[in-house]
Amino acid sequence: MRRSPTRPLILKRRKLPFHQNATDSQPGESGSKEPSKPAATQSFSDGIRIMDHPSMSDTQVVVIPETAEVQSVIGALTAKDNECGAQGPNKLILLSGSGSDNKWDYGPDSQSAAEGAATRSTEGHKVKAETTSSFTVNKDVTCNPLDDSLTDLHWLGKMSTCDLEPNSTKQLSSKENQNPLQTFQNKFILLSGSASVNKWDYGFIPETAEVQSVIGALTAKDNECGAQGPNKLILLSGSGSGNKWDYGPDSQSAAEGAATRSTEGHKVKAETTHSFPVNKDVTCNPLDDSLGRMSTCDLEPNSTKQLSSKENQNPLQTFQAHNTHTSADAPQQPISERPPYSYMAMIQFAINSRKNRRMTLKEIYMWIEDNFSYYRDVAKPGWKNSIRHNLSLHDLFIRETSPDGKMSFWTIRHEANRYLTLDHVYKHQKRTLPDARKTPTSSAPCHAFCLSAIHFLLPAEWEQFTSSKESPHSTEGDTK
Amino acid sequence: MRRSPTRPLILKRRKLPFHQNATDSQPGESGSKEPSKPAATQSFSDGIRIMDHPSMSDTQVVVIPETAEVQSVIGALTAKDNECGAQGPNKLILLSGSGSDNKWDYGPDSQSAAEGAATRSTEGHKVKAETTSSFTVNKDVTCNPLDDSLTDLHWLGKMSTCDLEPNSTKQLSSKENQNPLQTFQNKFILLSGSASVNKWDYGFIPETAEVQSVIGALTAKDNECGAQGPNKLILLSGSGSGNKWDYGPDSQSAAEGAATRSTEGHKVKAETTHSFPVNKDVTCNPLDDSLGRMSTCDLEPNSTKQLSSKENQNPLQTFQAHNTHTSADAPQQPISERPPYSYMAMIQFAINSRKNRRMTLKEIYMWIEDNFSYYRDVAKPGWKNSIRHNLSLHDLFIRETSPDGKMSFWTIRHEANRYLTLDHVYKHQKRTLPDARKTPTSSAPCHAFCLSAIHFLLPAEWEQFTSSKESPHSTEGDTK
DNA sequence: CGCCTGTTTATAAACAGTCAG
DNA sequence: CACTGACTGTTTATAAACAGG
Ligand SMILES: [Mg+2]
Ligand SMILES: [Mg+2]
Repeated sequence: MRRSPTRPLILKRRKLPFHQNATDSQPGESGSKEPSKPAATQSFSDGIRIMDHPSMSDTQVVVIPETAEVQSVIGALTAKDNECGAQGPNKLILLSGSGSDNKWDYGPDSQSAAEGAATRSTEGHKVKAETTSSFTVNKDVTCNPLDDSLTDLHWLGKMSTCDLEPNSTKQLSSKENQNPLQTFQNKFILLSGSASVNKWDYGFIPETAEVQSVIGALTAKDNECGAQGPNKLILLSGSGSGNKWDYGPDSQSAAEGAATRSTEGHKVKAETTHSFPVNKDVTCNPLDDSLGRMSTCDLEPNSTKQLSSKENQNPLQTFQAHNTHTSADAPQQPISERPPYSYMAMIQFAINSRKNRRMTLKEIYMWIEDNFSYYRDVAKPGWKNSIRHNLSLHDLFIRETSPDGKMSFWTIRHEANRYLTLDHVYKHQKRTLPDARKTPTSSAPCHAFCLSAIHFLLPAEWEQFTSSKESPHSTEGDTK
Repeated sequence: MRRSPTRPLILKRRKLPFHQNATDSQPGESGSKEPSKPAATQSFSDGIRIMDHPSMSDTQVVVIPETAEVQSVIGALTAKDNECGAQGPNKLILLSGSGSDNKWDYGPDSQSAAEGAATRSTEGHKVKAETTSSFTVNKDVTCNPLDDSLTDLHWLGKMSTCDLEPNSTKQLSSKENQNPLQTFQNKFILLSGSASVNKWDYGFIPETAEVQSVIGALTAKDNECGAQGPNKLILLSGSGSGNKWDYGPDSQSAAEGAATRSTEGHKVKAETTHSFPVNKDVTCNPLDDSLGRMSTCDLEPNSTKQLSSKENQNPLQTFQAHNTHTSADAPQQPISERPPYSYMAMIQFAINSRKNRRMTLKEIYMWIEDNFSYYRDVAKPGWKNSIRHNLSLHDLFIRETSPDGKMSFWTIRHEANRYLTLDHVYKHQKRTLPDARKTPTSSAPCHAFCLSAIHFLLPAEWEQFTSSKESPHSTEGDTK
């Protein structure tokens, strides 16, 4: 609550302020139109294809190969928008993957209840709710180069130091501590689309989003991003008309019958995710010198109560109450600062580091302590309580019992597993950091990777996206 | 955390200390046996029937009518146990309801992966995991009669005052505050069965439970309970091999394919719940005079921070820090003490009080404030945050949007709704409280009602169980 | 009895979107 | 019309109660 860098940086949500300029520049009745082409498939540049939905009327599917550039997507959507013009509503589903070999069929089962919604709007054709294409970009921060410590995980600590509120004893009144993050978060710029398009980073295009808005968002993002090294734009689909994400394509097949009273309440699988190159460009104020600052403002030196339940004492850590004049005196600690990952993400890192994708609780503890010294050295023992809480709470994590019934392992629901490991993150991080500065020239495509997307990439996409080579972190599946 | 009567009393879990005496008294190879009777249906007293499971081999279903007495259940199970004797494993599913008209079919879909488990045990026949029959009894506390204030909800406050830790400034080190509850909780005695039978109040008989244990638990409970007024024993089924409850029979139909590696991970619906009369008897130390004590130990009078986010101030309430010598000086407040219901339960009360079973957030707030003055007068504004949190968190609650898209309502997932209203609770409470004292003579059946069971009763059973008359609390479904 | 594992509830907070003033 | 703040909704973090082994 009042302690620690509450939420991992990477999961902070925010909006980009670019909405208007792009969204309004293409009012939708300007360019060339070849109005009637009701054939099965239209092809666009970069292999983008638009075809009729196999079962839903008034709906088409935009298949976007992984190699497509943002401009091509913009082009295809623009053309489609022009074609449809003002002929009333039409729905588009953005599909990702390598096109035809993406076998996650969004068949006629899970969205049969969502039709009636598009009738009420006449101001354009809609992007179907199921394809909440949030596009997330990992900006290459132009902080003074993080020198040599890139080969291990120290950058994690350094990167996540921006929300430690160097100003002294917390008066964070739930409003004051948002701006200070702004600049640092460029490290993980989260493009959410135009004002009406999206919700936030994970990606969510509501049912009412217009194609123009999507086009505008993509255009703005493309312009905004320069040519600074590789970047990758990830279009994510997620929860449909609801605003919640569900991890994995199931758990809704039994919900049809209840849809009579409303079109709400059915969740849509993350079947339409997409990632493709885009330009980028950031100028984050350099990380200056206050990096060594620890996140120790939560140790409440000597309170009146000292509850004893064993998971409530801090490990070492007695250097907490000398603040009120800190903020730059940087007592370079062994950098073990809180990593920017949620517990859920870390548990996935841990479990997926094993070949057999299962781990005991104790092993999860150990993996996390081994890979993030923060939890070994700094964190209060309550973090283990939180790990257990997360394991229980999220249906993503399933407990299995060994055949002899003696041991129990934690696994990840197979349909929901994106096989994320720390190496993926790390690899992309290394790939992103080393090179150039700025010069927003908007030309060469670049690739970014947004950690916020980790829960929502499909296995196939993960393979494509992370097919570089083997992961050195992947330890052996030794069952203790 | 360190504040408030943390968990509602009613949800406290504890075990009864009666295991051995009953469980050991029937070692399972004593009585008369008519070993072979493989016919389709066996009938026992009180209409209890035992029949073969339609699809699962080596499995039988015990159908228990609502009117059955515990003794009859014990008799049937004992006979069954004797019949099967030492012939190795056999599985019993306890089914509740009025027998045939309980249409919640536990068909061959959801438990197909649970067979292999019973093979490893040879020490008797098993009670199938799906029928976690927890039996819960609401003891009629023999506190000095609660005089005249029974006609409204004041008893709620009075009953729930036992965990307010009258001893001064909290040194509850996660161990100290369990015993003081013991006596008060007799108000909601939660019989969980023998040591090996159960898990806790909600009811959970693990797959490894033996029939003898169930018999023992029932026998002990029957003996323990005297003839004190109406009581009702509720057999609940719940989560199968997992230990989690899921609200409503669905959301697992897609989990079959993953069962190859283990038999875990599938949840079993609460299809087999049962309630039937049982004897009872309690002698709770009278509620004496310290009832007026408020639960205000959490107000932290004047801390260093006063975070401003609007939901963080207390309403009135300045009478908190005069403790350290309280515990009996009872400054009779307007009794608005924290009701013993979880947020989830209260939200269900609220929503189900409407005919159309839907409410806006604001209406939920209002309903709760109207029915529990604690939340209007005492609770910190953060309770509204908690309400929202619960609405979002639990899949039980579904948000719907009105046809015009202007308003959004919260509803309860139909398959999961047990249609609980505060009247049900209240009615049963009134029925339980008024009459006699003790005299544990163990004769006449009585009826108890366990509030812990509220999430796990099926609609049909709720109707039977609560079919007395209309509920005065059921306000009109005026959509604001 | 104390530790470890697991489930559930409570509470605070961050932050997004919407809407009314 | 832009800004602001209240309200609504989703998600994460943390502490705790309590059960069983
Ligand atoms: Mg889980
Ligand atoms: Mg919900």
